[in-house]
Amino acid sequence: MAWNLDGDRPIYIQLVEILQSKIIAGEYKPGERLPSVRDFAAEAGVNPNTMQRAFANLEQMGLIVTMRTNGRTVADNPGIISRKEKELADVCIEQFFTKMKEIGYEKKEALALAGAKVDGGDENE
Amino acid sequence: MAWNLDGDRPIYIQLVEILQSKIIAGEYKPGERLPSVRDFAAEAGVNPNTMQRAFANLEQMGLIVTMRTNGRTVADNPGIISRKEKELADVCIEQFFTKMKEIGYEKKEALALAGAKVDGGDENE
DNA sequence: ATTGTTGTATTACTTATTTAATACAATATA
DNA sequence: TATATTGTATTAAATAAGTAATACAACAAT
Repeated sequence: MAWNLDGDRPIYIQLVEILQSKIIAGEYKPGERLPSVRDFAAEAGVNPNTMQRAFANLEQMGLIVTMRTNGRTVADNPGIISRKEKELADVCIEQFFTKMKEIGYEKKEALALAGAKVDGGDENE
Repeated sequence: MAWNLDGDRPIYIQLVEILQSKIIAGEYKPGERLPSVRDFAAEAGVNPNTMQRAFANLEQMGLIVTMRTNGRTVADNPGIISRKEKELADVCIEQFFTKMKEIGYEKKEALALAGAKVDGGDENE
């Protein structure tokens, strides 16, 4: 696994992003047990506490579940994953509109501008 | 002027946002001279260095121009303002697509989701 | 030339964030 | 029951970020 961590941003944030992507992408399936904090930390070359912090974030998101002394699993309800996916997207969209509004564009204009980037480029990206 | 600063985020960031909005909105016209760092700082109730930092950001964006010992003006080319506006929007849009892709949505899907938020709500916001 | 006003640089202080070391607690498992 | 493995809590150290105090430099205005 490529733990491609850069020094620009907090490690635990990067870990959250990486793990989140893997879970959403299905690399770790719903219900599947995850390696232990220590193992994962060793593999990624980070302090166990840092990995723990990342896991805590993912758990708070509802993507993974903790079984006290028996490790963690990906949330076993497939629905929760896609629900989380939508939720994250929602936040993302709201932030987009908020920022665009600050710059001076209303939602419709923001959409139009974003749309122009798709029509002009490769349509399936 | 309402310098509505909250304690949640860095002051200089908030100053940048406020000033940026005012410039883009035309409250400060292209070419118009701005109050001095010290005056602005006093008015906003912040340290001059903090205001200076905000100005430095705006200058780096190209929105304002410095005349060493003679104060600052809004960039006097009206085009540069709207160009900057578009540039900021561009960055915003790219970030949006990037984040949505991380979550698992391609551009088209991202657009569709964002669009749903407009059609469903008030169309002119 | 002198003075006042401008932006700027330097430095230090404070605060928040991030990371790490270590010890603890619970339980599966042998 | 003993042990190893799990997640967790506590604490401290290190680092980074933000703010402020102060001194400096350049030039316009008088």
